[in-house]
Amino acid sequence: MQSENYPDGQKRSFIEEARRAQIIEAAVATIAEAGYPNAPLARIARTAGISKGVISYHFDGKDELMDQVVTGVYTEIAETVAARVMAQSDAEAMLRAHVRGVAEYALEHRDRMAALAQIFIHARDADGGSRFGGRKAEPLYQGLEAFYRHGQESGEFRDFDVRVMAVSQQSSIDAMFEYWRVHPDHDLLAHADELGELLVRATRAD
Amino acid sequence: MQSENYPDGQKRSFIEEARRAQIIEAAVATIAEAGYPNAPLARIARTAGISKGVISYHFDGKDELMDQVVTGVYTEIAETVAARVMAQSDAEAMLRAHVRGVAEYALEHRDRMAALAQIFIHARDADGGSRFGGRKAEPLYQGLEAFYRHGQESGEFRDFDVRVMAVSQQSSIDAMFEYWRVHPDHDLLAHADELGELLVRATRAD
Amino acid sequence: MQSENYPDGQKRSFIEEARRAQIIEAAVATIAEAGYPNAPLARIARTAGISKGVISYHFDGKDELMDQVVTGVYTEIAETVAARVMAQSDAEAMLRAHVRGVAEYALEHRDRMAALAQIFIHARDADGGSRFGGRKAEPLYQGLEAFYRHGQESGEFRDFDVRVMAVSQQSSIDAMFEYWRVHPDHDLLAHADELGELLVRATRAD
Amino acid sequence: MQSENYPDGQKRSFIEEARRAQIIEAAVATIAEAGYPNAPLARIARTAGISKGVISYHFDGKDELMDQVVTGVYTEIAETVAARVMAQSDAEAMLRAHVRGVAEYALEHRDRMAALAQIFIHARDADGGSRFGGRKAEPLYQGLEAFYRHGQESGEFRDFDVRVMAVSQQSSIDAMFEYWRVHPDHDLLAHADELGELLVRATRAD
DNA sequence: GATGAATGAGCGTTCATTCAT
DNA sequence: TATGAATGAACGCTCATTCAT
Repeated sequence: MQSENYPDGQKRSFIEEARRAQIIEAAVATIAEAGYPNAPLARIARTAGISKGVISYHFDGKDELMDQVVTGVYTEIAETVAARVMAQSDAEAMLRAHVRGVAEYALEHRDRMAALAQIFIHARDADGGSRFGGRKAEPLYQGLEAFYRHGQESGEFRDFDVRVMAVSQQSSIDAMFEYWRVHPDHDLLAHADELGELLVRATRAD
Repeated sequence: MQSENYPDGQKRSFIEEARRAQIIEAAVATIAEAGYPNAPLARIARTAGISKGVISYHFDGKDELMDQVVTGVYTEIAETVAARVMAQSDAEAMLRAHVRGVAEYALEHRDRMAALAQIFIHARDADGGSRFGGRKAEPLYQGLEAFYRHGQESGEFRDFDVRVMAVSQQSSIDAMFEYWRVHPDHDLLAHADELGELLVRATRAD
Repeated sequence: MQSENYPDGQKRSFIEEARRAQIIEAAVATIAEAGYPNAPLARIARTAGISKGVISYHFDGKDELMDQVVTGVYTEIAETVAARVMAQSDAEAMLRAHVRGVAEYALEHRDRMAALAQIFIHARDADGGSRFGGRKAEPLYQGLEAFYRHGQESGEFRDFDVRVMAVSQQSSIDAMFEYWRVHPDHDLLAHADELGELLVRATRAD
Repeated sequence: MQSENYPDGQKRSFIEEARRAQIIEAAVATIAEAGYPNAPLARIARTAGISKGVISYHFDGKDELMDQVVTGVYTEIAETVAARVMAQSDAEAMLRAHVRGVAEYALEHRDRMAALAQIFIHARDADGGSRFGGRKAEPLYQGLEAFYRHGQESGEFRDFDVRVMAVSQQSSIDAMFEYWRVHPDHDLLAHADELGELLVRATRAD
């Protein structure tokens, strides 16, 4: 993540970076609490205790702010989870570690996960199309597919359709968080482990 | 479905019922084509070839219209799929028949399925909360859970957590349709069969 | 002018046409009085005694409203002036009739002329470019040039550069109205006749 | 030009004067390139490579900055052109020299001329009125009128209305530059000579 | 029953100006 | 002197809803 630099590569000052971080946090908190459709810039600014124009000053627009939220949270998740997954020795353990890892991240960063999901669902481009969903999810699917293929080639996984599996796994993980958001007392880690078991059984070789 | 009656039980006239059906169809077509955020009442009215105000006349507001779309499509799916599922003799076959059945319905009613998914994701209550997601999905989950428990009691299914399974299955099916909406050339039936296989392996007894 | 029809050719109702005319008149009055930069939609609406949204309802946006003002006034001028010009028997008389005709129109429709000038100067496209000035004035120049060439071919006009003449004549006429707007007691018709004399002397054959 | 002094007569330091000149140059370059409406202070500051606030520090506001641009360019033009005009021996030659002289200045200082025109058209007072047009142009007209009257008294010019002539000549010159700004490949000097010919014929005694 | 004109709150964005450092 | 962060009003526009006809 190089969000500390301007698009042209110039560095941002420490203070500006702090303000941006503060605004991003306010956006996360507001969206997580109220949902994306109830998080206009005015409300995010109020959460941050600043004027509405400040956001436009530090970000190119709402779109860039959302991009930064997504990039930040996403990078954080990837870093957290990747380390755990790589520490495993076989594909099955990696699968379990992936689901579990994301869940553990979410437990510690509940708002970020909730905001991420909201933004994915609701943020749209100027032309009305989804900003992050749809075809934009392709890299995500391809990453999962590469993992599956590796397991298939090593003989640990059976010969399932990797795209169907990727779509199903990703949606099941997303649904886990959404369920948890609606039912805050839900045991997220138990859910994650159970989902890991489902995925392992769905994928492993006979 | 008792949408032929007013909330107070009084019956609607045949003509009024036809108008409501026409508007519902227009809503389905518009949302399926353009997505919920790009389907204001004005556009739905234009699709129906009627005035904008007539929607407000026949429905209590956009919310009630969306309710009716959801109820109608949902009932139709349930009726179609239930018959196919009940015709099966064992739990595994029922599972496959369920996924396959929904997919076949979707193939024949693509717009309705797409509209349903869009409304589920985007429709919100006046307070900003999701109108159909969250706790509103409880009956759906309970239906799936009853089925799982039956299979577990008969020894066909292993002893998994039924709530996690219900959430995962439902989200995987929803994701299948969303993927198909974005990639219209995707082979939906093949996806459904593959997903059925995943679910069977995830649930069956050792 | 076919502003009574929608772009797709469908006819507007009488009432809608009346409302559009009312809004156009309010725009003309507001812009003429306060200048384009001081004529936001809210103020135009206030002048018309209506809500701000009404304008967006009847026009596609401020741009279309300005287009309609320009088209309407422009057409009106052209019709008025063309008749007078065509009634002349020689090029010199046509030149005088043109300037005089525009001035007489302006005397009877002061606000429209003022609004037209303001819109020409200030209205811009989404990309920031002038909406009516610049290269958009080409048809205007070409019309004048055709007239000059005709006079040159008939031997009434000398062999001047038609483009320079067109630009100079048009700007002199515009400046006449601007001067009159700033000095309301200025004798517009005398100015027009004097300008006609200038143009005749500048163009006529030796 | 006495811009080296504060309004209260106190002198500016050399450094401050240099800063003001730098900002004025940046304003000229920005307005010439992008047009007045696309030249907010932030962009002018960026062009100058300085902070936005420094403009407000050195100038009382955007209005004063624009005043200084106009005054500076205007003075420069007057000095350049006056010398050439005065070198002529008769009124007709002076007329030609005036138009030609302004054009030659513009050729060498394209940006300044373009910025001047843009500011004249777009700059407004706090009350919305034009800042330089209208009655502010009076000294300009009076200068031209004095020249015309001199020619009339000497018998070189016919007995035209000097105010109409002044307005027409000035607008024709302005339009020449605006046309040249929009069509950069336009032959400005040829246009100037042609316009000089028009003016001579329009003014000379029979 | 049906119309479509009208409303008004809310949206993201721009920008000259202010001011603490 | 200089900075750049912050402000806040104003803008054009969207849209669910209301209501007189």
